[in-house]
Amino acid sequence: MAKEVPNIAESEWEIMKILWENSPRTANEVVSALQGKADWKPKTIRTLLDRLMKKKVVGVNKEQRVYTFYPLYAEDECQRAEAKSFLKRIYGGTMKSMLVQFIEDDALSEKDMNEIRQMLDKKSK
Amino acid sequence: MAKEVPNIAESEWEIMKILWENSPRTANEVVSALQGKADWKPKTIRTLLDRLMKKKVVGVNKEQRVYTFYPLYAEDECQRAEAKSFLKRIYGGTMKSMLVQFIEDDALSEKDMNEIRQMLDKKSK
DNA sequence: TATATAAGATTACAAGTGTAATCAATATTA
DNA sequence: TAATATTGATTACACTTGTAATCTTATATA
Repeated sequence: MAKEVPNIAESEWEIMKILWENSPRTANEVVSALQGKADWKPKTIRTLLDRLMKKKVVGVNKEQRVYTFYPLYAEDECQRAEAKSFLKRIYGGTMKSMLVQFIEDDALSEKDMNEIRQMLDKKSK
Repeated sequence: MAKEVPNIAESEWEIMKILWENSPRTANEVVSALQGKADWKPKTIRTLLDRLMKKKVVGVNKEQRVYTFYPLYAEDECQRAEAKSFLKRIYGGTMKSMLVQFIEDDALSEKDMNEIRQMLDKKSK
């Protein structure tokens, strides 16, 4: 099932987020959904959809005259793939060293920390 | 002090890691240090150093005939910048949602979890 | 001193990305 | 039906990145 996730460029991610939120969607619906989130011309958005199709990250339904698009990978699958390569590149491959830095930097609120503790406890118990 | 960190491409990160490990270093020393870590021709490594200089991420000392190179930003500074943009792009900007995923996926060992708990406790207390 | 070598400077070149515009076909409207 | 508008297809173009090779200049060596 989980074929290697192709690379998704930064601007392409914006499109994917919209499709994960809800799909299938027409190009126009994607354009509308991006109002206020990104400042792209409709043609640009169309190009991004085309590239995602070519990469097989997005599927297309051509039954109707106006095509509809949908993701071919789950969001968490893509997130995991990105996270893995990110951690490898930047933090020697381990979540822990990233987290250490965040904790030391006080980048987590007291509330976050409590929630994390609870999740950890639930897991470990 | 902390000017906006310029973008550092993936292969450039390999070079930076070497320089953070120890610097200043000559190009040849960087080449040696990369033995077994990356499979690049010396010319390629030189190009990467040049680009990093142009981006002002790496400084150069030209006193001697053979230049020496050194980082202009601290590693943790660059890590934080990357982490921030990564989390924004992929996880809606919060460390917590990334961590939630990792915990749910059992991507942390029992030992990791314990260490994290201890760090959290030390912080919160 | 002539020559080989090493270092730095310049150039190369394709793929991917950001950001569209133009062209073509089809449907809608006057 | 002719003109217009919409959608999809094709093309554009500069910048970044990966991955070097070539050119130039200054040492080291014969």
